[in-house]
Amino acid sequence: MLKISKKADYALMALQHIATVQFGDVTPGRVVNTKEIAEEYNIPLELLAKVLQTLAKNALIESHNGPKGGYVLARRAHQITIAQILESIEGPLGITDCSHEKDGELCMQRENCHIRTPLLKVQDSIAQLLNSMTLQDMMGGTPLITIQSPAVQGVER
Amino acid sequence: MLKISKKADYALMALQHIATVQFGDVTPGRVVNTKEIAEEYNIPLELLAKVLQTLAKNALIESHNGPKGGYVLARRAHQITIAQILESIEGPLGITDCSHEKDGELCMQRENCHIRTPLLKVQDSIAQLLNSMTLQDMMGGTPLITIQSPAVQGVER
DNA sequence: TTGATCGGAGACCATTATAGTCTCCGACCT
DNA sequence: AGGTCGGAGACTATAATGGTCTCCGATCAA
Repeated sequence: MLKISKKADYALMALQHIATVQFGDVTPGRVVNTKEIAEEYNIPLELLAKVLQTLAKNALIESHNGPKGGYVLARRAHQITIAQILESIEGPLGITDCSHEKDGELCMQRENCHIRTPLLKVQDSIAQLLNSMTLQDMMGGTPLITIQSPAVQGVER
Repeated sequence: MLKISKKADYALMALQHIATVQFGDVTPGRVVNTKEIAEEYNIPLELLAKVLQTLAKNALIESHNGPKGGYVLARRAHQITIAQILESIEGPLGITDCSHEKDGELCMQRENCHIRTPLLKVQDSIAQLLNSMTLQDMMGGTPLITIQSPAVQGVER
């Protein structure tokens, strides 16, 4: 449950790779092409290509055409959040169908629904979590973050 | 992205309803049948039936056959977490495919994968969030919980 | 200036998950 | 005994996912 798609997975790997190459010590500033990433991580080339294209459309990376072309981060690693990456690929975060309901379109359950508000709280919490983590936190190859257990407040138990 | 299924949605609504009936002030202890819930929330009867059956199999509710039969919570509302409900319907929480990878089966990306560990951290955080909320928190019809933004520690920024 | 190398874009397809339906059975209360 | 309940399985339609194929345009370098 709550699984993210392969495409999103690939996006994270690719961006992590680009970030590491670009801001690492070995070949800083180097442009990375699709093939390199696909081979490094065993990702189907053409699928990865589409993923990178949408990331470019969403202004997370910049593309350079022609030989010696490829991709470069559009911003610095700490300015790209995990939420931005995932939403680029999978669309806006939405725990429930009614998360982004416009005023006109009510779901069939809405009139009586008692779970919408608490679920939106959960969603907010997840959004904050994903927004608090950046590409930077995924660089270095080693696990970097430790996240506190979200506290529950204001509930009478 | 990260949407939960309709079935899981229905499960939450149904359990919220049963809990409210059972521990509310109007008709405490009353058994609730599938039809009542389906009509109240505009849920397809037979789909809801299957949802409730799996919830019963997972020992979240108890079923009573025959006329005047129906379902009752198997435990008190504060002892049933949102995580338990969702996992009953959608299976174990797993942000990535490799979340529950057994020792034998490595994913194609594993040898070089730098995102697994941080993603597992995210997953843990979500798990804690969903485990910290119970059915009790969804009773009463009004939004009850407020969740702190998860802090990120141990990261050099 | 031409060709190899890159990304951009679209159609296309197979597989799986989802949401929902239908049918039959067995338990149970009155 | 009959109507009301849950239990269980097969079944279906639709959509999302993961992946492939093809063609195009930009660009650099020989």
